[in-house]
Amino acid sequence: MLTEKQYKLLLFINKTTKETGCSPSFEEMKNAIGLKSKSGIHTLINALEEREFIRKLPHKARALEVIRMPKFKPRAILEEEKKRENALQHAAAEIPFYGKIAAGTPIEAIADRTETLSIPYNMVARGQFYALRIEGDSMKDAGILDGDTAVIKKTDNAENGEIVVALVDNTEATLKILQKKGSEVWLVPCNKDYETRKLDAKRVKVQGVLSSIIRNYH
Amino acid sequence: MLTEKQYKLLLFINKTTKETGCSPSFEEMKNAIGLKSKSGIHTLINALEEREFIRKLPHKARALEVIRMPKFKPRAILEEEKKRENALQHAAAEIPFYGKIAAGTPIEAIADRTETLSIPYNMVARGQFYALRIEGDSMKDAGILDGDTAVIKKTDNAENGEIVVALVDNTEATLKILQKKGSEVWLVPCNKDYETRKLDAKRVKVQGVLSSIIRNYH
DNA sequence: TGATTTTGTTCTAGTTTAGTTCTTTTTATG
DNA sequence: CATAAAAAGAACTAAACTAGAACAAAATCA
Repeated sequence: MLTEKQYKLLLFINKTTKETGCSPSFEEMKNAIGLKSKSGIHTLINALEEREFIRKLPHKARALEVIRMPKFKPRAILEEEKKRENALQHAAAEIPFYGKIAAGTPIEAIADRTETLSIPYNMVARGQFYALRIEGDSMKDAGILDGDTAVIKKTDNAENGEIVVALVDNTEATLKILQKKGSEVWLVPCNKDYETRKLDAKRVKVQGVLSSIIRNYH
Repeated sequence: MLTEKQYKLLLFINKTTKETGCSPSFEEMKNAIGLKSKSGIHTLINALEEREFIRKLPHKARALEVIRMPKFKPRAILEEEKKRENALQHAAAEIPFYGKIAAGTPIEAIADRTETLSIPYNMVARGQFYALRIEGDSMKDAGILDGDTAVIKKTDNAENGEIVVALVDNTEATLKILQKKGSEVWLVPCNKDYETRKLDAKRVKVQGVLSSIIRNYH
């Protein structure tokens, strides 16, 4: 009946005309289908017209009309839908996005934010997680850069050498390497321009350990 | 179907005829649509007549008739569809995992591997993607460490300054910053212990640009 | 009826947007 | 490796939109 591209285009035309009342332009269709040239749309449109799924006024702009919709989907579309449904099955886990981590705000204070981040299940394993945006470059040498997203596993105890979210004096949250030294806790940065902070253990609460780093380049 | 202006005008004609029982004048339509001249309305009316949305008596005043209106989807259905799309947004996409990137193997050579990595849809946007494991520390100062997973967008051209997967002499694949200099291509590492490689452009093929970095701590 | 106003039509003209056609390149396939 | 189909790209043509003015037909009303 229809090829995959023809079907996709027909779907798009039908959707936009019913939503907006206007036909899409060749440019818009081109982008929707993922082609880089309008001429491809032209042949698709001709094919759809020949098969009497749409009608059009030649040489007129935005003058398409959907006559009917196919009863069957092309095989390629069916397969894609299956894949997507599959993807929904092991869909990404949604974890709360608590905001930026920087000197200043404890995490609980911003814990009521509703934003979430979706990450793959296999990345979060078991346990409770949340996400933070990294601000500053104090962990630069550990490959953790300003703007990165940190996935944190909620826990209140951590081993020496782990990268943790540490809350100091209930007011200031920071991401550093943890080193317990007797009654002291050292928060070690990964940037020679910053100094290790040596604090009384009572002043420091661990709020989680670093589980993953995600960075997007546009 | 219709262009935006045609549709707006049709809506206005339909509304006022139903409310007042008589069609609007060109002057009224002109003001409603926001034009400064009646002639525009005239052409719009002709277009609507040609597309069989209205009928008119020529040279008669206020003698328009709406024959039909474009069909719409009920709002409830639109909302339902949006929800579904949203859900798919958050679903994980499966992309092929091509193996390690290090001196030696071109990507095609290991392209038949069946392993996949699932990452959130919103991370891959459009286009084709694949994943590579980083080996070595030549990009250390860009926060890309040994063992990281790189999500790569397939493309064969990239801009200066982008981090790309470059295939040299069809034998060696590497992740570096791209700098085109006339007939040369420079592959710039992000580690002062490594040197920039300056190669004849013919020897270098771009196989993708870096889209995301994912790092997991045990 | 004739004068006046309202309304619709036509033309010109410039700018922007959109559709068509043709050639070349890429991709898939036997 | 040849072939055909699909896609990209560029060049071209036409339509859409905007505006202004002049004009003609219809509607209104004294």
